[in-house]
Amino acid sequence: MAVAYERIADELRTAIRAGRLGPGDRLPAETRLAERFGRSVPTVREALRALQDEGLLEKRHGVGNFVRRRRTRARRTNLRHQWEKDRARAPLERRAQTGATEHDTGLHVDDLVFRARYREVAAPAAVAEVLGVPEGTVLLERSYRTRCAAEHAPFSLVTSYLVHDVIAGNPALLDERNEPWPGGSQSQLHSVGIEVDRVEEHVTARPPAPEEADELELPPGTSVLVLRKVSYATDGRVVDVSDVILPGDRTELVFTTPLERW
Amino acid sequence: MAVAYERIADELRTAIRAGRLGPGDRLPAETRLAERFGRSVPTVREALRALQDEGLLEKRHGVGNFVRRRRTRARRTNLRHQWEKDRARAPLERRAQTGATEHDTGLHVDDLVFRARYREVAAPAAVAEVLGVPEGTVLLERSYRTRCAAEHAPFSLVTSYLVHDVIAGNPALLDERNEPWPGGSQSQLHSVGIEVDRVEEHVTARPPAPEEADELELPPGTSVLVLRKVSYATDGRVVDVSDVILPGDRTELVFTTPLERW
DNA sequence: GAGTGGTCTAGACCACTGT
DNA sequence: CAGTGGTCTAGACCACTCC
Repeated sequence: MAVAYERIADELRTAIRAGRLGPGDRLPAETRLAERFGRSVPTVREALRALQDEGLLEKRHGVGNFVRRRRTRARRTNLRHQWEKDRARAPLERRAQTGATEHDTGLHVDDLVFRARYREVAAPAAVAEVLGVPEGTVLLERSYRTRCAAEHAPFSLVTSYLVHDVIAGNPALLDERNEPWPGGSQSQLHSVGIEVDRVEEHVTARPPAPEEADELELPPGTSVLVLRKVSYATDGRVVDVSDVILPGDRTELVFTTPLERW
Repeated sequence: MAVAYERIADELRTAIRAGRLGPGDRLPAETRLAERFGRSVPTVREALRALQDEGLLEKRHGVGNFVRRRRTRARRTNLRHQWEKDRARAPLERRAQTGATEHDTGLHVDDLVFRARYREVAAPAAVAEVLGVPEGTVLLERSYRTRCAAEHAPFSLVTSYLVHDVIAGNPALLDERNEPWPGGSQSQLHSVGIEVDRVEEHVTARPPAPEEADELELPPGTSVLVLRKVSYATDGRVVDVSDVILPGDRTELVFTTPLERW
C-alpha cells in the first residue's frame, strides 16, 4: 500500500465496485487524476493499466478511460454433441438447415458467415499422441472461423485434426469447398462409417497471444478459454482432435452431467 | 510496428517461441537490453511487461527476468459427480476415506488441508434467481479452501449456496465444524432426503481480481477459470449453487459427454 | 482546433536477492 | 556489497477523436 499507483488503483477499484463509477462511465482525464492524487501522469497511467489488466477499465484513445461494460455472452453447451449426432443421419435437407453453432447461438444460417481452410500436415508429437498414431502420420488439418454476418470478429478459432487415411474413403471430405458440410463433423465421419461414441472436452484458460487477441478482437484485460475436444469412435479409437480458442469474456461453456437414479 | 516497445517485445517473443530462449532462461539485465536496443530502460520495461501479461515471462525482483515454465496441472473431471453420488449412501467409514478432490488429484486425505467457513446470508438477486427463491431468502453460504499440505496456495476458492430452510431438517448441516462432511455435498443433501439428478456447470474465464491472485498465489499473466456449478434435485428444484475460482494455468477441466448408440 | 490518451526520455532513488 | 528489478518524476511530442 506504500506504493502510489496501487493506492490510486485501489481507490478507483473501490469506486467501481461500489457503483460510484458505473459501467460505461468516463473517468476524469489522466492529467486531472494526476493533479487530484498529487502524482505524475505516468504514475496515474500505471494505476489505470492495472485496472485495465483486471478487465475493469477500457481505454479509448483520444476519448478517455471508461468503466468496462460486460459483453453479451454466447453459450456453448455439451448437449450440442448429442444434438449433432441425432442429425448426422437425417435427410440432407434437414441437415443443411442448421448446424451446432446455430443450435448454440440461436441464430439462423443466413446470419452466419463460415470459412474453412484445409491443409495436409505431418502429425506433431502432441496431437499424434492423443490420436494414437505415430508422429509424422499424415493428418488433415481443418481451420474454421464462424462469425455473425453483422459482426467482424469470429466466435472462435477452431483447428481440427483428422487422420488422413481414416477419412480418405470419401474424397469429398478432403476438399474444403464442401464446407460447411451439412450436419457437421459427425455427419462427415458417418460418411466413412464412423459412429462417435463419446466426446471429451478439456478446458483451460490463459491470456490471449497477440494474434488471438487480434483475430478475436479481444480488448486488453480479457482471457481466452482453451478447449480441446476429443471424439472417440464406438471402437474406442480417437477419430478427431479439435482445438478451440474462445473469448473468455463473451463465452459461457455449459456442461450438463446427468446422474443415475437411485 | 512503428512502436519501439512492440519491436522489442516481438523480437523477444520470437526468440522464446523459436526456443532460442528456453523455459527458465534468464534474460539480460534491463539496462543491458536498453543498450542493445538503443532505447531507454522504461521502454524496455514496457516490452517486458507485455510479455509478462501474455504469460511468457516471469519477473523476479532483484534477480532477473526469466522465461516462464509451464506449471503442473490439476484435473477436475465431471465424472466426479457420479462418483460422489455413488458414495453418498455408502457406509460412513467408506465415505470418510476419500472425497471428490482426492478422486481428482489422486492425493490422500492426509495430504490435504481443508477449511470451511459457514455464514447465513440474505440471497442476493443473482443467486436467488438461479435457486428459484425470492431475493433476500435466508441462505447458507459455505466457503471452502482445500490445499496440499505441502503447498501454501489452495487449489480453488469455492463458495456454495444452499437454501437454509431446505436443509434445516438436519441441524448438523448448519455447523461448519462438521466439515469436511464424509461423502461430500451429495451425502449432506441425502441426509435431508434430497437426491441430485443432474449437475450443470457453467464455465467462463477472466483475469483474476487482486484478492484472487493473492489467495491463489497467481503470478501476473495468468487467468482464472470461473465455474458455476448448479445441482438439480430429482424434482427439478435447484438445491445448490456453487461458484468456483480455479487457477487457469494449473487447472484442466475435463468433461465427458457420452452419446446414445445408433 | 481542443482535448484526450500513447509513447518516450534521462535520470533518480528504493527494495530485493544472492554472495 | 554489487547487481537486479521497482517506482517515480517532469516534461516532451505524437496520434487519435470529436466538434
